[in-house]
Amino acid sequence: MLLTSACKYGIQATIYLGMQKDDSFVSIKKIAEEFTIPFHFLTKVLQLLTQAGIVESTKGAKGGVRLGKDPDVITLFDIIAVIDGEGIFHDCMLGLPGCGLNTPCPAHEFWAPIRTKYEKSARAISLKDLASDTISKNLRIGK
Amino acid sequence: MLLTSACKYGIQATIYLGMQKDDSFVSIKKIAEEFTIPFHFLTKVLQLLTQAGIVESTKGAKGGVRLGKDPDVITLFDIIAVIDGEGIFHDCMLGLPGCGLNTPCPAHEFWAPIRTKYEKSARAISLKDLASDTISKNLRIGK
DNA sequence: CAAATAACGGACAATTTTGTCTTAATTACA
DNA sequence: TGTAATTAAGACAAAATTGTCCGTTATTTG
Repeated sequence: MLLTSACKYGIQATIYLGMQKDDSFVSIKKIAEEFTIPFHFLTKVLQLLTQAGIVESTKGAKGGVRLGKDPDVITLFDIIAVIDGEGIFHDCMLGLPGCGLNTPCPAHEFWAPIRTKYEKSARAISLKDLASDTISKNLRIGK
Repeated sequence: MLLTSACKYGIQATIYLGMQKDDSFVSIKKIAEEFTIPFHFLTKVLQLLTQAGIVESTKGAKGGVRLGKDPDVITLFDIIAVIDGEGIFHDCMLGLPGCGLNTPCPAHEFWAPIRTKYEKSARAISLKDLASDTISKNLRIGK
């Protein structure tokens, strides 16, 4: 599996936040219901993103979460890196430590270009891209 | 994580088998020691590959495993598909069922080309490619 | 100020993956 | 023929991931 469930949930949630018209807070419960994500689990995922500054939150009535930065400057790479770590973008396919140009594993030539394409694309696509596409093309994020 | 540990072990082991000069059987214990893979765990991974015909095995003294087909016709795709399933090559990045050209998710445009490149490359590279590279370039598979 | 709302944080349970151990079945060979 | 070697198979344990529950803290509103 490329991404953990936690990471998939995080991406869904942040795209949804990027789609909001104003900057008011959305409750996590609302997001969880929208995409049928276990509420308390989503809470923990969003806490990670909050700690990283990608998401802002306030407690209490009318509280909730919203993006902590301009959706233009939040990339898919950022979200994945916070939740799953950067490993998927850098690690050896066979898990060998130190695998690289100097001491490659047998799969290095195969995997390195794909991994690089993946990282570059993920760094190039912003939440704004994803969110505006979702609105303009009426895409579904969940369900 | 792209591949499970089971799958990484399976790839290491089959490359090693592809590197053997003759077609005699290699004991699983030998392979496990070579790459520091938990023996009984590797046993189960190789059983999967044996059931799929990618590997052949015999019990008893002088028993062990060897490739069940010409290394030319075994691809990296085959090995990954047997152990981890084909999901990684086909599934939606966000895990949405039915995501595709008709009803794409927001990440589809991003992920589909990478996934396709990954699948095509994996189908194009054989165990012979990997094994002969490992020999000629003196690459390491493990440790 | 009180009550309702909602994120935070910790404990705990379920599930999946990974790893270990034991026994059975099969084969080679002395 | 019997002993050692080796895969097969199942039970079980450990660890990681996923999911649930509950009490605390903070905020809005009446």
